[in-house]
Amino acid sequence: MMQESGTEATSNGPASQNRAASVEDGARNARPNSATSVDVTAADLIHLQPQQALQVARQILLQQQHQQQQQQQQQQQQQLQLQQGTDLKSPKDNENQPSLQVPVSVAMMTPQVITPQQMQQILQQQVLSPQQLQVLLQQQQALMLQQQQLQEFYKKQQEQLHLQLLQQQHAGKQSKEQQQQAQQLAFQQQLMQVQQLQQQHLLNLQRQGLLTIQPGQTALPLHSLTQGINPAELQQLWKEVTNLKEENNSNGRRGLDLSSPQPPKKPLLNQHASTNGQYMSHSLKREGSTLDDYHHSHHSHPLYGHGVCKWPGCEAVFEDFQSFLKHLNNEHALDDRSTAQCRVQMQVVQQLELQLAKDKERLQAMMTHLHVKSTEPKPTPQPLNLVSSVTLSKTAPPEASPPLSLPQTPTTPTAPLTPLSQAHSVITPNSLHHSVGPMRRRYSDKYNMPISPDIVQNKEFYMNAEVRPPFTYASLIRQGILESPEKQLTLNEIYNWFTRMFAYFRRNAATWKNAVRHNLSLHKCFVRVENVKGAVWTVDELEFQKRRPQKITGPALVKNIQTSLGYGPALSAAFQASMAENNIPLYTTASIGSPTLNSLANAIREEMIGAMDHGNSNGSDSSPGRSPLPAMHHIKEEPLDPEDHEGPLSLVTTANHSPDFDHHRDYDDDQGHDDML
DNA sequence: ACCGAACTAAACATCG
DNA sequence: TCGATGTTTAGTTCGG
Repeated sequence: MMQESGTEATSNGPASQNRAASVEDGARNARPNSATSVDVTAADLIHLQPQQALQVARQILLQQQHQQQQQQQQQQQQQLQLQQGTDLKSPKDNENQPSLQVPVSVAMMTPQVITPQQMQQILQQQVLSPQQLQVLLQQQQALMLQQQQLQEFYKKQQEQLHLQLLQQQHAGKQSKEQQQQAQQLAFQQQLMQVQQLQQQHLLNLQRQGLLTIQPGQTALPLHSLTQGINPAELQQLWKEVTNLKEENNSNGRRGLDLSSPQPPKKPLLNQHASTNGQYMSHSLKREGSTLDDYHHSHHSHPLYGHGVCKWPGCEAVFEDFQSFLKHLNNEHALDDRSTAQCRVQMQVVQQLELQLAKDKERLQAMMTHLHVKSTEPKPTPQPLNLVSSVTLSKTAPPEASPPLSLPQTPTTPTAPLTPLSQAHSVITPNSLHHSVGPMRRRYSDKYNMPISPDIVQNKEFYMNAEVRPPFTYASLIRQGILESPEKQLTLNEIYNWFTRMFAYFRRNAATWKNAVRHNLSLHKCFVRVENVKGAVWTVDELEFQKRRPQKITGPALVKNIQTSLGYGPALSAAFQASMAENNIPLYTTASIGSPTLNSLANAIREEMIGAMDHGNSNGSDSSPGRSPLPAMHHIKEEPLDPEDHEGPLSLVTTANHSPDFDHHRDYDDDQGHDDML
């Protein structure tokens, strides 16, 4: 009777309202609470898009560079001043330092702004594929290094400045005011320059669509820089600054930090490039002599999208690919500037990667701490994007994983995947563990994405972690049925599948089993087929797809697609691929309206529509009666595992997917009789 | 605020 | 009679 005897579920007895309550509390870890917390987190995480994080990182990098540049100039000016007039620094001059330092220090700090939450968001936004994550990691490291270097440099600068000031002080005091003014002017110039450069870069970023302007962040530094300078001064200074800037630009390295100690890791990057095709590879393309080849072979160049040159800061428009190539070779030839830009790009990514790694670690630690026994962090990360049906295959006999996401196109909305799921799917299994907490029941059901991939990929996670799967019952049931060799299961088998696949369902049997039955009866997509041995349940895919028809209108669709990214890895992968093809860098905030995205959406839409039509054709939506099922004689004998013996397995089975799936049966046992009601 | 979808609970029916 | 299986209804929650 009660498999769950062990657990609190025991309370199943003759259900009574009380029972329900108790079950909820005990068994489910106060689901409401946990669920809530999780939700919040997930929701929060969503705010920042990966792209945004990248943007931020990029911005930061630029700031660092500017900073460096500024520092260099500062040094120069200091020297100049020293040379020009022995007079200079008066005690009060020191006061200026702070003002100068402020911006600098601010800039220095910025890097940390990205961290935890944003990175987590990135993590959660399953948009990132393993490869991408790798790339990010590497780049993050590079960025970190650079940051350190900058800091050192900054320190040195400060020291020097200090020394100079001290010397000057001793040198003698003269017209303090004049000195002050001179000093101020000098500093202001520097500030202006920095500011201008920042603005310029920001503009560039904006042009590229890389930056969505985050008032808070950009505005702040800029603002602080401008403070204290009156318009008149600005005007005048501007010119000077401009000149300076140009000089710098001509020098190339100045702003771009070619001297960066971190030589580009071509090998690594190339690796990625090879792995991930075009994504991220653009930064290298330049350096590779194979550029042209690349172009020709793949007409879609990462640096060329929708008639626009995607080179950072460049927005040239071209009619055809050839002209673009020319432009690329001419304007973005292998020179210091281009190289520097490449490095910048790489560093940005590396920085992000580093950050990502850190946060991942943290997350893992957190998860480990919270889940401990049950979910041991599995050291072996799996490529989620692969949609490894392999995993599942173990469970399900031959056919194993059903047509993963394929059939069920996103169009149909039934399977709600919560944000959490997103996280899971995209991130490595490890990370999955992290996302603990019972998910909200149906977060975004709307976008009924194929859950299969998610389930498959995170199978282990769900199997071991008592986390409520972010899918609707209907989706889960469907999945279970589709996974079966004959695409049909008896109710009990469905139960077994649930308990086997999800640790979460090893509790509160009464509740979820009731829900399962309810769903089976309620949804037309589940067809009951009389079998010799009884009745089995099958899935009417068309009906399933029909559920919650979505409008395929442009924006909505796009939105869905975007959302879907988080959901089905398969789709996600496809989407990413599309992005790559369309040369849509992930970090380009895909504003729904953007042409690029739309084009992409169209691409995907076609696929989706295909499926949709499928469903629509059916057109018997309204038919109240259940589908015509009965007759099917597929009669599947139900060779299935009749095991129901009970066996209170510890939920905590650390064992990741042990090679033998049969073990899972243990769970089956439980359910076998469970306590339903 | 409203609506639809999903979830939960539970009553009730049927069958072996 | 009992438990499993199905069906149905009602209330709640949540997101659009």
